Amino acid sequence: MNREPPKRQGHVDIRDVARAAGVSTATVSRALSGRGYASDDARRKVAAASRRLGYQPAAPGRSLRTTRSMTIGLLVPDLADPVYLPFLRGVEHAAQQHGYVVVVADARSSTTLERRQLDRLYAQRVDALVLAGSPRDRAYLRRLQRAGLMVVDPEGPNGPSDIRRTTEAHATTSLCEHLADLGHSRIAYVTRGAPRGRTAQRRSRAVIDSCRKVGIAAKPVLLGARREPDDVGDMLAGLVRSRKPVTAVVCGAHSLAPLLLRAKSAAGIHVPDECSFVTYGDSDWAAAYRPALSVVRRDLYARATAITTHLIAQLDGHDPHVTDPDAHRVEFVPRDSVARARS
Amino acid sequence: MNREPPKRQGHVDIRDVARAAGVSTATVSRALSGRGYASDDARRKVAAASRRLGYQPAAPGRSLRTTRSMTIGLLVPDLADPVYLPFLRGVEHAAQQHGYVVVVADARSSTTLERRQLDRLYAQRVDALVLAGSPRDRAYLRRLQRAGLMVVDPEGPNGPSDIRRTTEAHATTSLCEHLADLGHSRIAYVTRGAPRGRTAQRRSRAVIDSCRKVGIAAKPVLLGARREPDDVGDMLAGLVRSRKPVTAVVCGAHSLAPLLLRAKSAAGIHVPDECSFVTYGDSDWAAAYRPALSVVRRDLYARATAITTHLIAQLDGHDPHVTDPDAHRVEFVPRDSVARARS
DNA sequence: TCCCGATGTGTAATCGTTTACAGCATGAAC
DNA sequence: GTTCATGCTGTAAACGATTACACATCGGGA
Repeated sequence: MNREPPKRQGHVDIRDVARAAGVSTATVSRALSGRGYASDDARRKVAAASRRLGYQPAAPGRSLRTTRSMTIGLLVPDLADPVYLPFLRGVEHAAQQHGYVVVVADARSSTTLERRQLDRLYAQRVDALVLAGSPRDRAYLRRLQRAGLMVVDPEGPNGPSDIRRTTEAHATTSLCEHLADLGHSRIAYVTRGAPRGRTAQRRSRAVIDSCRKVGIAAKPVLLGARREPDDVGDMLAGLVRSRKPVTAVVCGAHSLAPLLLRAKSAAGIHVPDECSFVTYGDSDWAAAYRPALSVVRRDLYARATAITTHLIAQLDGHDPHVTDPDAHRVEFVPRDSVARARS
Repeated sequence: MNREPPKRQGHVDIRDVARAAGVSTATVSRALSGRGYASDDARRKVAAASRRLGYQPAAPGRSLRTTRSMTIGLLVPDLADPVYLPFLRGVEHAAQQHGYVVVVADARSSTTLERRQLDRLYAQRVDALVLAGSPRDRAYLRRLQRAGLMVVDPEGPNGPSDIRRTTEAHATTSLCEHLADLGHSRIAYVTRGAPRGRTAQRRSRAVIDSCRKVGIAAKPVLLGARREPDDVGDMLAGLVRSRKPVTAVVCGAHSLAPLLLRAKSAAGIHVPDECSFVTYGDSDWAAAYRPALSVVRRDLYARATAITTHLIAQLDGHDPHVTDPDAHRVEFVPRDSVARARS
């Protein structure tokens, strides 16, 4: 008779509320959700009982019935990189505002792990999956999409914001013009490795193009395995003190900037006198550094909230309210780390 | 007859697999989970069908039956503060390793929001809730605990790591001794406001105590509404250039450091010549800053993984494996931002 | 031969919700 | 006095999984 699954500890369920309020579970559900008929009297009694017992409808049961988990998955390429934090925050806030909850999954820069994480999110039946960056295995993702997973890829070709491409390109142009104006004609564009994600590729291309346009020779530099300031410093020194010296380095990722700055100081390269410096990505530290760093700033937080709000509107079947164009602002912020090139 | 709930799009369920494999759903479940009997033949057929159809057991259904959601909630006091990122990452990694998934909830420094978020996590029936920092409304939390929510409070009195208190106190002592050795006798301990969370209170007390012990006068400074570098700079200048000058400032929170540094430079206070600087919390930027910042570093990532692994062992009913003591390491890292005090 | 344990399988109950449906008042319109 | 719409309620059927139980089947001792 007793085919008991382990009885959940002290969780009050809808039946408890129904009993306490002297109505049926159906009425409780209707009264609390506001859908369907319910007399004022019933509403009052249910509200009272529910509050008194501290009832919260259990998500698993609800999800099972409604096929909506009120859950948004967020796949982050690598949580170790703080760039993703504002994005995560944006998604969380938008979700929060509409009663959704966020499940984060870190792929840790591993394709295998990414797949595992995708499987998990799929198994969770998240209502939608938001990509914080480019996925490593597009094919796998597409399979899950076909299996019913709703995916939002902000970087994708028909993603929520194709504006972005143009705005970041624009900012990059400003940056390059700025450099050209100050007499720079040879610069290094430093990245960790060959650009993988869409953003990185886009950015890399934009730098190359813009530089060509204003007559600057842009030398792409891949750091590869080099992780030590001294090591990187030697390499940078080679560039800066060669016959045809590089007079500015552009850093392709915010998280890379500290390493580059340490490298320069290890090599005794003075910023900005001997070599200017610009980086993609802004932060309090970039502004606090002396000299204050010139940066290309984008508002990832705003971007994330915009995307997520839009997404949720779709999920909830509202009209998908036009996205705020301001959310995609990308701008070049000149500060003190780039100076006139030494001739 | 057709009392249809909205049919889920293209999701393959256990029945589909059972049909494809020519067995019953019970067998599928047994074969996949490995619990209970299943012939090798059945296992093979089920595995094949399952793989071919891309079957992933739906979490809501499973949770409903097993009363385990394989989900860990993480309540973050304020996602805007990057301190919490390593912690989040640690929790996520440990969870990931054991098949759990993490739901993050940001309280955004608001008590109201914190309560709402707690309700949501409770409604999600997370298997456990980990607190990334001190909760604002302990009473509310306790109510949910009584209602069946399992809460892990790393800062709590009988939290997983009381060691921590002593280790951080130890590091703080080193810091103060370091300052005393270099001849400092008056310092400022700067925080955003009156310390709220346990960590902040503990730290504040530790600084005061350690200073007294080595004969340093520690002046607590609350920034309050001051947010502008100039404003803060004036205040700092007042302290540093008074009759009885403060010769070092200790920054109580990593995220506060950039502001303080900008303030100093705005006020023309040279670090470390005119005034030394130390901060709690380490980062690439702190090391890249010139002068490189002396810091008190703690490994929040290791801490989080340790706590979470321990937690999951409990959840899964394993022996809760003793936690790695190294996980709670807190150490003072002297670098270049503190120099001998000007007499 | 008969019984018994071990192994494998299917049927059906169950988890906590939501909701289609039927039933029952009540009151208005004929 | 029928009819009918309207409002409200309860009963019971899902949702997708796990699992207790009953029922095989099989091999080996007695």
